[in-house]
Amino acid sequence: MTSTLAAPEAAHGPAFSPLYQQIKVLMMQRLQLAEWRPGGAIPSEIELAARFKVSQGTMRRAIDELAADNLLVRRQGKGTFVSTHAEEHVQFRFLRLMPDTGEAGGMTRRLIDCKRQRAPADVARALHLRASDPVIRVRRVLSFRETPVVFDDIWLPSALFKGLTVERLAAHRGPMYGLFESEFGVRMIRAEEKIRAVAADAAIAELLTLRMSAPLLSVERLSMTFGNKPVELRRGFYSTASHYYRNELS
Amino acid sequence: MTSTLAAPEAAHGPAFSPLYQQIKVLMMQRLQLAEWRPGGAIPSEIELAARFKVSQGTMRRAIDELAADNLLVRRQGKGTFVSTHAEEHVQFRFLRLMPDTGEAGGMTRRLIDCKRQRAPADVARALHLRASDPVIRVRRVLSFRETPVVFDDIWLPSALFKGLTVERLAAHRGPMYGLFESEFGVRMIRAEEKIRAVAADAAIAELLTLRMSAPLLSVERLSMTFGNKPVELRRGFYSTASHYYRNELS
DNA sequence: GAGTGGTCTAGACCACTGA
DNA sequence: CAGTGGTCTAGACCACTCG
Repeated sequence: MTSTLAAPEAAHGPAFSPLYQQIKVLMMQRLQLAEWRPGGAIPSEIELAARFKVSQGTMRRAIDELAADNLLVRRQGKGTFVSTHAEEHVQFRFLRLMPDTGEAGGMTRRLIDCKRQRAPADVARALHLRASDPVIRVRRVLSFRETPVVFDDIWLPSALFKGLTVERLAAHRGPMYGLFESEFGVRMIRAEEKIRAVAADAAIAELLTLRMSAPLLSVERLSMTFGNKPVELRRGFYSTASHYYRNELS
Repeated sequence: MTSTLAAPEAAHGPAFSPLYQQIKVLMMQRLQLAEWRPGGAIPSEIELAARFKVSQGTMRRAIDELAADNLLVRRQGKGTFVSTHAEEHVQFRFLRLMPDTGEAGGMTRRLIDCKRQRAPADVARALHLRASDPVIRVRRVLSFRETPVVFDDIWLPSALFKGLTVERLAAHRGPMYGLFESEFGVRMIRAEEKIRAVAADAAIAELLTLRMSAPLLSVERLSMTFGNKPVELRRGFYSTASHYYRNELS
């Protein structure tokens, strides 16, 4: 097999692209088109290698990278599966808040509202929308053992989340990203967060039962789907009296 | 080559360990013993493969993982090198603070003091020392374009940093971790951070020219060297008026 | 036992660097 | 040009899961 499945050299520069990366792109397209459903198994390495007419080693490498990007999950002896946000434990991939003592789980949600409105300029910019395009705004509070800890102010492009209502949100069990995935076909692949310290305003102080101007962690998260397309802007305010945001550097 | 360079099955369980992982452990030992110096090249894949009596593919895999862990750096056509903190750009691997506008670089340091004292209980616990073991405490301020942004309160085990003085710190150019590496042979491999929002106390407010109780990001970093041994506790206080802590989720 | 992913090998060839 | 890391192949065998 020569290294020209696709011809990457366009206009300037040779821009050599290894076979396994070309395969990776093709696989990613199939994932985006939902040729295999989230949580389901993809064909075996051998079969995919035959399908793409490459060696098993090359196919393996493409799959390895997709697994490293959290798009696929390998399970020895069982197969390779499409990642899903439906599983409980996965939600802490994006929520990095840990209690000072005890385990991470066990957050309860309280929905405040879910409204349609026009995107403010800053939200539109972040989501690559035109100013005043329609968006859905969801607000909620997360509590840990009866104590409110997180206030989330979430902005979603209406075009992608038609039919999202407060009832549907309230009825859903499990992570919100699971709902987005199963009901709207929107899958969060990665996200960027900007973290600051701010003082609580009156509204947030009340929701989190804190005093006015208490220090809060402000976590602005922009979540992206395939092709690095931004599909959610989430402004979180975390009370860090008995929780902390955990990060690992290496 | 059979898969028994070392016998991993001790007491309980088979605990199969692939060859490339055994090689990785051996390489890590050599790195820790500074058989190759930081910034310097290690032998080529071919030579190392011969030395360890494995195939080039297996050797390659071991090196790949060490590179993924940031212990080695591969440079095509040139060789593989031991990672170093001496280079300017590397310092932003651990300092994740970004200005709202403009580039990341260009922080200036002001040393406040560097004192020997006995470890308080919490510091001793974090650094795996006995209470009241001797430690060195360094305090400093980082500024960005004349504006103070970060106050660092750094605790180091005296046993590892004998001879660290305010003069030596002041004389050194480049990242502090570069000094630790070249002068004391202490190399930071990874770190864990706990991030909170706090209110500035009087002392910190003055150092960062903020008003009392201004919200600050509290970043408690525990840095580890080989074998996950903690060797630095750093309490940072970041003013996030025109900077933010950047994080990437995937 | 059949089927999956995981490891290891040996060898060919390509891309990049620097003398 | 020689030497390095990077890609690709074909094939053997091992470890894990499940019926």
